[in-house]
Amino acid sequence: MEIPSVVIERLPLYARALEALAHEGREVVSSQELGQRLGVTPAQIRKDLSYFGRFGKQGRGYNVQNLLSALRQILGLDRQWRMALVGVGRLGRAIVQYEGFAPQGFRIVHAFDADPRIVGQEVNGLTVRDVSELEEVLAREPVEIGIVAVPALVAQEVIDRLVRAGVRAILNYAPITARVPRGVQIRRVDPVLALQSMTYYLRQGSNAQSAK
Amino acid sequence: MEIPSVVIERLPLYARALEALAHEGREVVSSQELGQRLGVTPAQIRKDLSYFGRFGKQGRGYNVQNLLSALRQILGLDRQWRMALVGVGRLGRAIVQYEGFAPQGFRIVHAFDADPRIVGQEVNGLTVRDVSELEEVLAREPVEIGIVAVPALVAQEVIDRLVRAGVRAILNYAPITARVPRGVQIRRVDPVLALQSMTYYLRQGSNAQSAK
DNA sequence: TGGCCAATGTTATAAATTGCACAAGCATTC
DNA sequence: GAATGCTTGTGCAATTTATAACATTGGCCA
Repeated sequence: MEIPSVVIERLPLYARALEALAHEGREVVSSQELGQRLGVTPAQIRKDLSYFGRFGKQGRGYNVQNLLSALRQILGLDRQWRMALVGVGRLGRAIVQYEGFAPQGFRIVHAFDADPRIVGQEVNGLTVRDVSELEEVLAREPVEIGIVAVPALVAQEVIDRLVRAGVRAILNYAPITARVPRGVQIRRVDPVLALQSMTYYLRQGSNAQSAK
Repeated sequence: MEIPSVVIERLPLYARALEALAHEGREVVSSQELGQRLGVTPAQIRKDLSYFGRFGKQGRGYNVQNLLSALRQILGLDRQWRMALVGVGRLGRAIVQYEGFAPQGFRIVHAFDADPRIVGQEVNGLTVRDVSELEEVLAREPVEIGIVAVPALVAQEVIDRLVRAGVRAILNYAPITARVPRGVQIRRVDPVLALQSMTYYLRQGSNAQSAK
């Protein structure tokens, strides 16, 4: 069965909320309460989960730990993922130092840059390599995920190279809409786009609400 | 007329592609070509634009400059926007120094933190203030947009305060699903969620494609 | 042990979104 | 100045996504 990508994209949200609940020591949660926390209807949660099986108990709800484990397994979060960063400028450095990846099992194991002044530097225990070595290094020590933090003008090229080197998932921080072959995942991280869609609703006399 | 938020969220993409075209010296572009660049069907582009007026010429396409100006005005990008950052830790510092905001008219004018070791520091020409002064400062020098880069545990509280202080748009870097009143815009910037939805498709034997 | 309550899983319905297809219109060429 | 080719704007159909409703089932309590 083909599961809609909108559904897949909501699952990490559910997982995160369950983590919080587990932290609070909660054993059971209903779709009602989970939905309230996430701003999602209970029906949607039940529908989403039903794509993967039956995790709840009528009259009670979901066991927090059970459902969390199930979601982790579904999403592949029950393992470590290796990542290669390309572009170690200001943004790239911030990405390397971001504390949010490791606790979730995402580890940056390679860092590449084209600037000879940056190549060789040590960043957070990682030695920056020349981007010309990308293919070679990934052949020797493969990664599952690529992170792109290079200038817009070279981003597509870098993405192409990552894909040719076997990377099947890319997190793109560059402000472009990159094209990737079918079967390769790509996600954009772009605060400016987010801002630019919000300003629409802020315009004087906009009157727009979009509580959707 | 109520314009779907999915449409609004695509407009900045169009604007960005048009900027690139303008840079290349292109005068005219068809929905066909624009769509190709963005991985969107030409019909969708035409439909989206038709919510706002008639910008093209049959047989020719769209004048790049004209359409870009129109989109800028629709989105409110033809002015400056002031932003207040809350949370000047590692992530917050990276946000202050991010070079992508200013060229698009987004300027951080206040920075707040709760840590006395950080308060008073100068970051990129901005003096970090104590978060307790948030309301006071925003009353004197208002901003349109708030940026939240605080730990998850206090994020909702900070967001509530920003909203009460009159901020109607929030860019949230904290890993929570925050609730805001109707009429307040909020966008999440969360690389981990992006990663966690990609791993689903990477799982061994997943066979999933999602070219969608 | 039987009945009641609560929340699931699922089917049906509604809403939103996308894509198709084509008439209409502009520009260019002959 | 008519014909041709190309691309827009838009009504309609198809698809996707979300919501509602409800029969079903597990747990609990008397």
